[in-house]
Amino acid sequence: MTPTTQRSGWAEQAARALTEAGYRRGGARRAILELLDEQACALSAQEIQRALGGRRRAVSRASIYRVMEELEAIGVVQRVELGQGIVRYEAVRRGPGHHHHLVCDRCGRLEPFTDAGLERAISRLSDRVPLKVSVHEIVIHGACRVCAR
Amino acid sequence: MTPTTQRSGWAEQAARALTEAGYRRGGARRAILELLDEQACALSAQEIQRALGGRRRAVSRASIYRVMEELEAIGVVQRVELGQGIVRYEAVRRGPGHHHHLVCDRCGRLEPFTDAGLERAISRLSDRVPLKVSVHEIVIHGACRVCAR
DNA sequence: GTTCCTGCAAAAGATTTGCAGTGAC
DNA sequence: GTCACTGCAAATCTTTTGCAGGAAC
Repeated sequence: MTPTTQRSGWAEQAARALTEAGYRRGGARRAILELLDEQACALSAQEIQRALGGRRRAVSRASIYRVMEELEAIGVVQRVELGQGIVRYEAVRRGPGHHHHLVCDRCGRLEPFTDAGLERAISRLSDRVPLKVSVHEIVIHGACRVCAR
Repeated sequence: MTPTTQRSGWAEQAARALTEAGYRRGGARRAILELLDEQACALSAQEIQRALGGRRRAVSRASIYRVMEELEAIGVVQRVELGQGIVRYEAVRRGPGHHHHLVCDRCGRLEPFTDAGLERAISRLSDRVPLKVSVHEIVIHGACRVCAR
């Protein structure tokens, strides 16, 4: 039900993809890739900045947005918007690690989930849709156990 | 595949829900409800303002945001975020009219779709999730026929 | 050495809030 | 007549952009 943190070779794959796309390997990019690789769920730009400032090389907000844009363009990162008007980012993974989101609309709590039935339905649907599909995003809104009381 | 515009009693239901929740029936609220009832798909605050200014009573941006917040709180409107960092709003409908979204990430084109298999999977999942579910949102990203060429 | 990458500060948007006038009941 | 609703303008917050110095190749 709940996916675990992945420390696969995602960061390495992503770095390779960047190189192939003609990008250089700056410090900000490396720090961001490493951070994202450790996350089990999506982070906002603000959260990324805080996390980087605390634990390793600080990175400016502008660079975060620029790098995320590049990473999204080459398809290794996905933007997700979960209802608070804030954009979040997460590593695109296939198989394990791939997940969707439960959001508590009262307290803002965020939780990842996976569901094989849903993925099958999406996969079937993707073939019949007038779109060359890249990624999909499923968000379930509600009240979490604490807030529903 | 593509849902049609609904001109059900949604606006009336929503107006009743507002009254029950203790709200009065101002001009801005009425205009917004009528507009939303006619839409087949989600609108941004900006689009709502333009549409209202052209065809009927003009409504200020601030009022649009305030009204949408109320409508969302009583559960008749849903915020949807489709990847351009812009919040959109649409009427919550059950059965016909209920739909999800295809987004072309290149040109921004937005198209609604429905899928029974997906709804069944979501419905089964909703019972097993640690959340009192209110609404769900599915977004499929990709390149539309025109852009994919 | 050249070209790309970053940070800083300013700009551009979207959304929210304070306040005063208007309208619903 | 009272209290809620609305518009306007200002404030806040997120994201983008311009520019100059520093880093990768």
